[in-house]
Amino acid sequence: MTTTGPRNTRQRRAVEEALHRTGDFVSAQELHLSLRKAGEGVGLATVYRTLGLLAEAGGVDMIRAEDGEARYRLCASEEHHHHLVCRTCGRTVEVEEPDAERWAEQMAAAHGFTDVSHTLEIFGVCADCTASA
Amino acid sequence: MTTTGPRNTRQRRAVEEALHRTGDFVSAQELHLSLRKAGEGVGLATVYRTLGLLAEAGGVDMIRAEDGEARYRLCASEEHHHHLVCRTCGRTVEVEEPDAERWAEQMAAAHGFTDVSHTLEIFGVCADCTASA
DNA sequence: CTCTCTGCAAAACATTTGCAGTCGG
DNA sequence: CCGACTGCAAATGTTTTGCAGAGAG
Repeated sequence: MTTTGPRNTRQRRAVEEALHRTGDFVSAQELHLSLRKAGEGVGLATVYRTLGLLAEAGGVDMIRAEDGEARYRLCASEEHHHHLVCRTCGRTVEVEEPDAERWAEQMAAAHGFTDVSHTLEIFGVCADCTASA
Repeated sequence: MTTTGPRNTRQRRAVEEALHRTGDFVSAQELHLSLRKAGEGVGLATVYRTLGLLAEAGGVDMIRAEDGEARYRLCASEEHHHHLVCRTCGRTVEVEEPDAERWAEQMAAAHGFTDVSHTLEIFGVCADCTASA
């Protein structure tokens, strides 16, 4: 078995580089726009498809903003972590909570659930935005 | 001040009753369909508007499924609680985690965030669905 | 070569909004 | 009565898909 893997296309590289450059969460739409502005034209559909593949492969983290829009970011670490998201400017701070992991698993197991995943996000208004409100 | 409050219309009552009857999380679409099937015709827009008002007033809980669809449920208790959601059949189990509350607040405060809220959901496949897979 | 990936435009969804008519208080 | 509430249809915004052509391996 030759572990086919994804093809190394210009578009895929462009998306990964853009994610790397940003370093923070971006929506597919924002990513598409920034690529377009950078001259690296990539179709919107391709951006979605690529992000979907990356997410499935565990290469990126995906969270949902409060309005349901999906936002993606390159996984910095292997460990599952959570986020503190500013409702106003979108800035995110990475936070850890090892207990949550264990808790989620135990809770799921106790109810007979399998194939478990979880989501933990904190939304608020950051210091800067609070000041300029 | 006469605290105007919302009007007691047939539609509003229908939505609240449907939520009460269900007892579990439903999407606006599902709710609209079930009302339609029950003969209690209520416009889809009205369902959305009513759910929005109820959510704002704190009468219902709102969570986002993994695909970003919003789901609503009558608040059973005053306390903030979390959910274990079956990815296959949508069934939810209510779970508690008092520590998460405190942790989220501390974490937010440590980074200067204000007006904090948080989300904690666990997704998995319930015992029944695992069995019939 | 072959088979996956891409682009574009259309489709599919969830949700919101404009407006004219209805009806609760 | 009057203004908030409703229904419908049209508008929005995001994400998905069909299909023909391009390019990686």
